[in-house]
Amino acid sequence: MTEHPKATDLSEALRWAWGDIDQQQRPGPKRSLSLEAVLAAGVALYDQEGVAGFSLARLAKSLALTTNALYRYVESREELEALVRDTALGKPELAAMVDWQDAVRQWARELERRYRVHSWLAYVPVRIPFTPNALAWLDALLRPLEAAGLDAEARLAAAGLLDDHVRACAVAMFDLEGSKPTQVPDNFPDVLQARGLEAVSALFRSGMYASRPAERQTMLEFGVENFLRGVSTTRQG
Amino acid sequence: MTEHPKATDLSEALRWAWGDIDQQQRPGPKRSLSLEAVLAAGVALYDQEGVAGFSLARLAKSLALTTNALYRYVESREELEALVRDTALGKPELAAMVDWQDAVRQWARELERRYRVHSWLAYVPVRIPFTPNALAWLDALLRPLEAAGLDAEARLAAAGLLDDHVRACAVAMFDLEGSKPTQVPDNFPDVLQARGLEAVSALFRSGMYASRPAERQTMLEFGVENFLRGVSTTRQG
DNA sequence: ACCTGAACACCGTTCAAGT
DNA sequence: ACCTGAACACCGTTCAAGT
Repeated sequence: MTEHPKATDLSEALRWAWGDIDQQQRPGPKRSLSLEAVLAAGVALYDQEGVAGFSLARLAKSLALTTNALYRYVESREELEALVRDTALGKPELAAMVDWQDAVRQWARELERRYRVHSWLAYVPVRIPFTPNALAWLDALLRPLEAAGLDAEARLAAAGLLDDHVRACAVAMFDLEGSKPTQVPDNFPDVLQARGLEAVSALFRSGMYASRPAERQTMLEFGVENFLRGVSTTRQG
Repeated sequence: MTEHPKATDLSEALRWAWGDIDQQQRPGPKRSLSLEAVLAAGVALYDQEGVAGFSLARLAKSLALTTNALYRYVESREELEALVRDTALGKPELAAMVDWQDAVRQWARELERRYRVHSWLAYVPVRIPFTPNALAWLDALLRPLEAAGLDAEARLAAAGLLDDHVRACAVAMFDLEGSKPTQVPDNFPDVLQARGLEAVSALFRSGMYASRPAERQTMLEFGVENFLRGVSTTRQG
């Protein structure tokens, strides 16, 4: 007669993430650190070093541990990264909305804000989510989509679509901020045009590939509003 | 009076990719391999080993070279990967369409087909494209979007949206195919429900997270059709 | 200017101690 | 059962030869 069903088949770290483990009453000698502290340090390291600068060795060093000691807290780098990611993402904190369209707008805007706080989050390869906060975000999106009248299949597709779009907009924004202009030769538009790529040539010529992070906001908005328009339109086929 | 403007500021490998270099007339001793052969071997290695199994060492071995010899062909692993990716992507081969909506549908379907041929392609982190084939795909999408009457800003946003969606659908498809059922405990829906995540709980319970690759097709279709509906609807605000 | 061999500064992971 | 130290099998990259 436990109040919560426990996820017994998961690793210890994942069970902790789901709130199934009381860290106080673990057998054996006390850990020098809590799993929470390890994950917080992981977030901090990612924040400092970006996605390329993260490693178990550096994380261990920042915690005054040896690298292999991390394996007392976590089963693999992969598991640790999933939990660090989930920690950085955090719980969704969304106001209740009467209009499902506003709920979707808020969801997208708020998620994008998280990406701005931890930009490396947008760069880690997408996986199907199995961690608590990631699933809480998915849950928070599925609800308004249900209210919109989408069936289960469509809800899942739409959630994927929106989630990807927010991340992709974040990546585009960061990429454009960080790209040195030297990455592309001055005459690149000419090169493109001579090879028949008129549309991208015009794009480069317009400077839209240059860094204008403020206007990226319109990119996110375009996708969300276009999505909402599409759903609102009653289907014919 | 050259027929093509050359992209002079790019590395040698990139200039080759843009067709600016005649491999025959290079100074110095002859290479034992062509850059083309190196890239083809790179694609083959990715096809065999997936995104995690690729390394310069293995690539070199498959070419009967030492690892460091690769640096005669390419400036870094990053550059090599960009070119291998571009090679696997290939030129878009799309039939001319009178209807811009059909052109977009064809573009998405054909791109998804490429991902199915080289599934690892969907997993490499997204970057702003600068290579010939990647930009040719972008060009092929921008044209129908222009015909749809979207302005430059909206075209770029829409192109990003569609490109991301195709990739995300491919990833979801592959992930669901490959996920062992043991990754999630049997009582996971109960665990989710007990924590208030009713919507995702229902999702897991419905088995929609289980592998049904055939139905993934509907996910891609949902996004594309919803996009088209959204664009077709004249805006009010 | 190609390719090799050796070296460098890293990786993630495992295993046998010590406490 | 925690943590260390040592080792393993890898990484990408650089540099000094040899041809």
